[in-house]
Amino acid sequence: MDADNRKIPSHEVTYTRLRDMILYGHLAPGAPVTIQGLIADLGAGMTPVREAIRRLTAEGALLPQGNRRVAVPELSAEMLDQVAFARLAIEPKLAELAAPRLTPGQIDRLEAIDGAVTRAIESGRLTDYLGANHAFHFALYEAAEAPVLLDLARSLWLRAGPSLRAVIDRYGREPAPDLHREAIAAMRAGDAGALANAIKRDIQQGVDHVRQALAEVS
Amino acid sequence: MDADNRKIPSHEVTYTRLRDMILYGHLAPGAPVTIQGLIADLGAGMTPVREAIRRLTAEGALLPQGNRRVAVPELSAEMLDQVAFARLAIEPKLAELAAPRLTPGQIDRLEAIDGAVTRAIESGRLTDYLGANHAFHFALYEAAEAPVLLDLARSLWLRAGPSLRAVIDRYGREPAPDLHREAIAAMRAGDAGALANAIKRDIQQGVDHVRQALAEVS
DNA sequence: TATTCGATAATTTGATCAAATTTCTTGAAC
DNA sequence: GTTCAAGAAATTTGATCAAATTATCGAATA
Repeated sequence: MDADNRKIPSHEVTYTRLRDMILYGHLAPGAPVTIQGLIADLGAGMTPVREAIRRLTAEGALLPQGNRRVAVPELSAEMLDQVAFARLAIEPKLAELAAPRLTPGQIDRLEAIDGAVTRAIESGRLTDYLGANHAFHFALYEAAEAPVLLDLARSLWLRAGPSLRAVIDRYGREPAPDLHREAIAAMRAGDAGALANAIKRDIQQGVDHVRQALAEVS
Repeated sequence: MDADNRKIPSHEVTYTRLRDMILYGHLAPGAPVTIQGLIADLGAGMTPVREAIRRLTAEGALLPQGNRRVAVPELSAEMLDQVAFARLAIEPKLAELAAPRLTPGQIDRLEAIDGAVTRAIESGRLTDYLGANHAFHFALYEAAEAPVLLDLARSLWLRAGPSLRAVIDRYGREPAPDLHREAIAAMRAGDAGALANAIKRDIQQGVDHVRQALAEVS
């Protein structure tokens, strides 16, 4: 632990921890996020916590409340539609750009990650599933070497994060996401169009699930 | 001045000031942005400056340099293409969403802003032009009531900001942007498709200009 | 219902510590 | 004797923390 602290700055660690809590739906929508609370919970100082909150607020993962507090946003159906629209515009493009740059080794790695996705689903470990699914998509997107689009995708996943909680609470597991396998087949074939299409349908499928779960809650 | 400070927090003021400097190309690409420098230049405290830098870094307007400093990013042609792609995906959609919500009063206001754009072009006041053009687009986009897409658009304009400097240095003025008038006509006609198309071509035109200017510099 | 007071949390400042860059010095090689 | 390079000192800048200030919220009271 101490060895880590010497390399990675405290505000970075704090940011990552808070981000992952949001990204994997560990924080309930509407829950207040206070500086003092995080100082107590994460054992960090005030400045690192402030900066983590500011960064995540700028990325849309936290919402300022007028009175100078921030909270986890409750995604409305309209906002979810906006996230879906943007994801469908950006992420298939990232997949398309990544296609010609993928080495066989990278494809093997992606297949291994997808194996972890499948195993997490079969054993019903939801948090593992969310982590592995995230890893699969971003390992692919990073290969696109398109930092601007990659940042946008990250921001959009963060915005969708809190809503995943509804999915977790409702459904025990997702249905068969064969679309990852389809994507991998397209990678091996070097078919950028087919890869983009598989990713597009994968996103659509995920969004539909969240939309259903949110509709049932209300 | 004091009256303002009682209402708007200092870190917000600092953020806005630094953001506008980037947004209107007042900071040269590659220029280092230091905390100490901003404390001296803006007369703000350390914490507000830190937070402004963090926020803008998270929004992609500033780039971390590995060694714990940040600088104004130098946009490569590839990055510019990514910004253009995302803008063309997001902003016409915002225009389309805004169309049915625009009141006659709002359209009058947009026309007035466009008048300021035209006057700024005719008198050759580049900074005024950039400000008015920004105001025109975002007055329209805000009417869409789509906060997620609006945030994305804001981030994309910030990323394009430093490159505007190249345009400012090269060209004295932009060519006739009749496309704003075309957009206003579409608003009055209530034609969402035509409005989205006009905005799309307006963006395309602006991006082409920046692309040309950057090509000439290198 | 409106108001005041106390508690709690956010904001801001200033000080201190740590890291990185720059400058200066020193020593060796030519 | 000059030049170059390696290393050390000094300066600059970023990171973190603790204290003082200010705003907001909630409860008690009129």
